[in-house]
Amino acid sequence: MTRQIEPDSPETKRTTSSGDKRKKVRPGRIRERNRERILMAAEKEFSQNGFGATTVQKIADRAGLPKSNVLYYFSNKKRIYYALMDDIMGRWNEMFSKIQPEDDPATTLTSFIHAKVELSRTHPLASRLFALEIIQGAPVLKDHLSTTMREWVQARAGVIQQWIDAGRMAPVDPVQLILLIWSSTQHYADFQVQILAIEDKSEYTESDFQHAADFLTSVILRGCGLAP
Amino acid sequence: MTRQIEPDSPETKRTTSSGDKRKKVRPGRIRERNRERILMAAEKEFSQNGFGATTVQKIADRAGLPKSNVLYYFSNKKRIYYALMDDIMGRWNEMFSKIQPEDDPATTLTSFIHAKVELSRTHPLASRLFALEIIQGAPVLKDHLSTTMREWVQARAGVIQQWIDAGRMAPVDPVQLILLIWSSTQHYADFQVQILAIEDKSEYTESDFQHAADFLTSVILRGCGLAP
DNA sequence: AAAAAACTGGACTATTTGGTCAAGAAATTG
DNA sequence: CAATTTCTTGACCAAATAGTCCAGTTTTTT
Repeated sequence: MTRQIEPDSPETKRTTSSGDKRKKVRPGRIRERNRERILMAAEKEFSQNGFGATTVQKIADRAGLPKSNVLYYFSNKKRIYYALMDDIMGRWNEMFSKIQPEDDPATTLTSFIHAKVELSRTHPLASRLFALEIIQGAPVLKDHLSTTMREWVQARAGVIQQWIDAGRMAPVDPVQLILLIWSSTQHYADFQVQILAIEDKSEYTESDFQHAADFLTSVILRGCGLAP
Repeated sequence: MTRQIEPDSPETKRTTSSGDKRKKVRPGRIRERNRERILMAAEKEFSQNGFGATTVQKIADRAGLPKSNVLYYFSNKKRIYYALMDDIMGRWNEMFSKIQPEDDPATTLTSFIHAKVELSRTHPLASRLFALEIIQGAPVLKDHLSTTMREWVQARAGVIQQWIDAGRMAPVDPVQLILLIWSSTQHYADFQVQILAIEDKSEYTESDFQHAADFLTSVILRGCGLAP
């Protein structure tokens, strides 16, 4: 995984799997366990309050560690945030890997929609954190958006355009289509509270997501001339 | 306009048009001018940083007033926030007023989509502020969501269902359809940075919105069996 | 024009915040 | 087991913050 984020520089080494031979540090397995705890706590706090309103103390409390200890692993609040953003973008990049002109449009779009809904289901906090970052002007991710993510979208849009040119689907703006799928799926994580309130439920079930994915698939596919 | 929000109580009277005869206060036109300034500044700050990370000082600076003066008009930070939420929900409620079973589905959905995109264009800050509030669990608006907005959605969903029953459009889940329109249009305001980055632009033009609205209309209408 | 009310804004405060430091406890290594 | 390195934690601090207070100024009312 490349270090895409991280405007600051040192520290924040992932002690994970990789070859990663640095001079002295072959340190405790404790390191990893604690970093993980901290990141999980931070994801919760940041996604609930945003960067500015989250206090290191609260992260520490949630992680069950003293504040100084948190700041031992991540030298400051921003570093925690960067590490999270890095994780999120990494996970996102791994997904929906390839898409080929030869592929079947209907099948590909269907699995894209389902994968994205699934991501909203399994990682709602990350999704909300991402949304907060973007809404607030993407101070950290701006670069990433206009490089990596832009290319990601353009590549897929190119394939969709080929499908259209080959008459395999209706002529819709490919970039807009990707945005539509992105937004409508993302919504299920970000606006969970609103949806639950409107549908008068207190919790999503797995079948709610299934239902949502099926609905989106049917409307969008039909909308693209890829009939029922 | 009803005071729907405002968990706190006194103060925060709108000195606007209404009959509103209170004993002594028939105060300066200054009051209104300053309140307006403060609210505009607050909308900007809150939508950029969220409630917790916004400081009264920054609101004051942006409004060109000393902090104490801001706190003279709104006795504390929450009150400013409540007032904004109230405005937003009011504006939202006024829109898309009526929808009748006799109406034409295609026409109605089209104008709904266009109106919502237009709202994203003309009030992006309010839209983002709303999104922030929802993502963070709607601490202030939760009540409103499960009452007013819920009824709003249910009423429209009912009409859509009647259209479906009458065979005037494809059988899609009406609530999901409303959510789809909501999310895909809202997106243009909330994720502006992302969209601009991906499309490699630095600013939206009015025709971008037009294009977006047309795209959404065509895909969603077709998706509902309301062919071009 | 005098009285009353609305408004302005500087000074102040109690609390909270991110971050440092240093001293010691645990673990790892030679 | 001694030396070295990693880890833990309470004490501390400077800066920032929401909100108060109040003395004075301007505007409105009578």
